[in-house]
Amino acid sequence: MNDFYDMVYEVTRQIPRGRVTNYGSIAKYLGSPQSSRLVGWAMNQSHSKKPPVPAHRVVNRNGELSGRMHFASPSLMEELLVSEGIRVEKNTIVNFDKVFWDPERELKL
DNA sequence: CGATTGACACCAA
DNA sequence: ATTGGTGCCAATC
Repeated sequence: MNDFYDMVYEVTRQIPRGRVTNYGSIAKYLGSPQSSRLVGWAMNQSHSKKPPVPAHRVVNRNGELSGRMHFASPSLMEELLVSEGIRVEKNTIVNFDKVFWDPERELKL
């Protein structure tokens, strides 16, 4: 049923540790490249999902931790990312292109 | 049911 | 390079 949402959660869960992705890529991977906002909405509900979704591994296309304020603590997202080996500077992921994980390329469906 | 918002992305000025 | 406006889909008010 919740194809889109479920897929979003699934893809997000598949993100390897130390990697991140952006909403646009996920949306595109789902077949709706313009529905990047839906991914954000899905993430918004992610906290209510059974399997915890590592939403902290999902950032905007700019690599900014745009949704850090939606976490338990605003700094939690950064903490998690840093804890996974990702360098975060000013709420922005450093080496974003290096830690970037593209579902289209990695999952390949 | 209509209007607004939202963890975004892209194009134009 | 920065700022502003538009498009998309679903949910909430």
